[in-house]
Amino acid sequence: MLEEGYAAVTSRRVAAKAQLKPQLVHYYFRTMDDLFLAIHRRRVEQGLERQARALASDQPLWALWDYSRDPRGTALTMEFIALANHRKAIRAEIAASAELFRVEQVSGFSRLLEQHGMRSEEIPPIVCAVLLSSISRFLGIEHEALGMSRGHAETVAFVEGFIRRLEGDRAIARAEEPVHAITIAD
Amino acid sequence: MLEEGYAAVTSRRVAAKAQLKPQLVHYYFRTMDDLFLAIHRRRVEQGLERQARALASDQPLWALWDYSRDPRGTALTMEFIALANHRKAIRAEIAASAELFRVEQVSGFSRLLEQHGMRSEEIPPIVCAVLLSSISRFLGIEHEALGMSRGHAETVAFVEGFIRRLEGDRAIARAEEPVHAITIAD
DNA sequence: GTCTATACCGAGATAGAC
DNA sequence: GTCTATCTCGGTATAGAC
Repeated sequence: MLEEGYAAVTSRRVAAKAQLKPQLVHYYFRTMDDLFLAIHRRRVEQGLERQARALASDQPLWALWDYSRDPRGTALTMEFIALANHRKAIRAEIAASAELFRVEQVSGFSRLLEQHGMRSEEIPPIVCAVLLSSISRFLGIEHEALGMSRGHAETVAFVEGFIRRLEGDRAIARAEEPVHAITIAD
Repeated sequence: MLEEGYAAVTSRRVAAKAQLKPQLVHYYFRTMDDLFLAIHRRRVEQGLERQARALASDQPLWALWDYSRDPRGTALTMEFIALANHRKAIRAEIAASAELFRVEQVSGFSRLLEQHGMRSEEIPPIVCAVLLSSISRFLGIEHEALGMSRGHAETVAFVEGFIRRLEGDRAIARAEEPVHAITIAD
């Protein structure tokens, strides 16, 4: 999915990676869409968990910002959005999970901005959530898909200046969680 | 491309739309990548022209914002970015044109922000350019690919409040240019 | 659960006649 | 410039044996 796009993920190639026959992919998942949905559900579960941990950490803004910018996440997420765009059978479920992430973020931001004494008429929490997602996703797309980074450093500095005013300097280094291989057992 | 993604654009289907034989697609463009590049070049040409007109208009910020948010543009642009992501032969050219749009925007913003008496240490022009692109693209993706719009109205209002402080109310309605059919003559 | 076999479709691309 | 014909490849999916 990452290297050639979801359309390049075929039962034959999946089977080859797993050193099995293509027919087994259909045995386990029936259709390719079922396979994509299975992967997506696993990602959503892990992602919501990780986002909740970020929001509950000592520096929620820093943690959420770093998590949103994680290149391993953004690239695959964009691929699933592309998938949703073109396969209407899958679209509803992907959209629903995206809403879920946003709702969780908004309730997190509401709490946070209140703690820092910001009036919600000034910057509503939901606007914060949308802005954070927009910027992190877009920089990720440009960088990973096009290898382009003009203005990225300046924009990151701008956003981080804002976070720093609320939470001070980043206390811990950006987390690097290992990417584990996907197996049928998952 | 819009309905099923670039991967669904095949010589056979293109030919069928044009009521011709698939082999003629190869006659005119040799490979499918050549066809995609031809379409892309035409879009870049028209897009740069339109962006220049926006920047030269009476309300450049409003015009650029409206142009960037045009749903007809964003959806296809995302498809080309996905294409660039997965076809390294095409990637360089798409990235180069994206840089071109950004560079033009930055020089526009530099002029504009100066006119409105904003210090560039506060919000550098290049950050404005990246933010504008990020927000408009991201809202477009969510809306068109997922049919999702939670927080969009609030975010649009937030951005437009910023523009309004500089340029006052939007003087003209958002432009709606007709989409013309693509023919071989193009 | 894994295999062989197979049906069926559609892709990109080229050769060569007209 | 458009056609017919054709090559080669790879895709989804199912049936049925073991």
